[in-house]
Amino acid sequence: MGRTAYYTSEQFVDAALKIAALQGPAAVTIAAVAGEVGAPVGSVYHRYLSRNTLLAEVWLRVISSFQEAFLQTLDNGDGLAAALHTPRWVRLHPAEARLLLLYRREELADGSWADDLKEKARRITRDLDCAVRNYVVRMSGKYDQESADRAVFAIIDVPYAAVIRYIRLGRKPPKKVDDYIRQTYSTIMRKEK
Amino acid sequence: MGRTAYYTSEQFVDAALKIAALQGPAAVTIAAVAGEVGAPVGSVYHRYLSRNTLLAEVWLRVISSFQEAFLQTLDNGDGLAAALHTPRWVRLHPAEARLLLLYRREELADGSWADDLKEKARRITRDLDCAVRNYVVRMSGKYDQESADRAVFAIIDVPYAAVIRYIRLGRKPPKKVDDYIRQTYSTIMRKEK
DNA sequence: ATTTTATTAGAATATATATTCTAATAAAGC
DNA sequence: GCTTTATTAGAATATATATTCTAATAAAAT
Repeated sequence: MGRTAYYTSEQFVDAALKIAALQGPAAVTIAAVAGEVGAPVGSVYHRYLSRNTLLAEVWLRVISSFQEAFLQTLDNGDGLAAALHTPRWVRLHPAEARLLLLYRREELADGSWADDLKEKARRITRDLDCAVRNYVVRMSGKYDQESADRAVFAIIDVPYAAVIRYIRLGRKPPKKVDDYIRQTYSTIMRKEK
Repeated sequence: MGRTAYYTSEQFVDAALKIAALQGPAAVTIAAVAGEVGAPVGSVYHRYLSRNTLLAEVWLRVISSFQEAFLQTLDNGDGLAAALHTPRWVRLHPAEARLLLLYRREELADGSWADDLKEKARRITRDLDCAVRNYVVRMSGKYDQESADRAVFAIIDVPYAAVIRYIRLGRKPPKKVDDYIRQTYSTIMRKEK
């Protein structure tokens, strides 16, 4: 019952994502989002409690998109493949990659998150920690901080470093970044044994 | 002639740097800067044309501090020492490091820079490019893009990656990040020859 | 057909903060 | 001592944008 909707929540998230990726988080005003969709600002607030909530939703969607395939690969026990997931995902999703890797989460959506969003964010962090832990245990038979730190460096930090320069330039990372990541991975993870 | 000054330009830059490093760029309001110094807002504007100009000055000071020692080391021809400059500088200057590595330049001070500041920024970029170029030529006898990209990855991008995690946690990077950087450096730069 | 209500519609409001403006001060030079 | 002017002082203004509010709509349920 009630009037049928012209605009969906998803449209507003799409619009916010597009604006944020193209022009940065500061350009994501409610008026801009509404304008992009062709809706009145009231309709944005009808779907979302606040700008912050909308942007939190954007961030959660993007990081989930990244993390899903990443965790799957890592859970298969293939650390190198997981490391190479970053450049692959960045090439496949250039707009999302800009958003996720160029800006801090706090620049997109600040501290005041609703409880359900906070919980989703916590789960994302937890899932990542957990996957890394499992991977390390599977690798070396036991868990220690030193091995975990090496793995995080080789599988997360280095791929990020290899890719961020090209994101800043607005280009897709060339094939050679995969080589850098591979070489670094085998050097760093070799010390493991 | 004229009344003698109670407050110096430097005090305002110091205050802005402190607030930005501690609470992020958004917390650097003119009122906050003035309050930190104990001055009226008018005195801030007496020294600086705008908030943006003040923050540009902050950014230039911090990046110059980083880059001076970095370039000196690289000009000596020691790439590994240059790569290790990043963790060392971060340990010595935690507040400056937060500011420089945690936030994008555009988040601190947006596009509308005065000509003299723009020129200073351009010089910083140019000096870095130039030093990398010289280093590559000295290494391999000639210059090619591939060698330059490898050097940038090993000397700039990887040290950044190794250190940023600890900056986010508000901790000093432990000694082992130096090991990661060393190992990566020798792997990546070995392919050079 | 009437009622109900989710939704559209966009004008009005609230708020934060950069910037401007006017006046008062105080040191230096004469 | 008087004049000049760089500087302090902080109140007033401008602006951008998030948020709220009131009214109009339209589809579904009865």
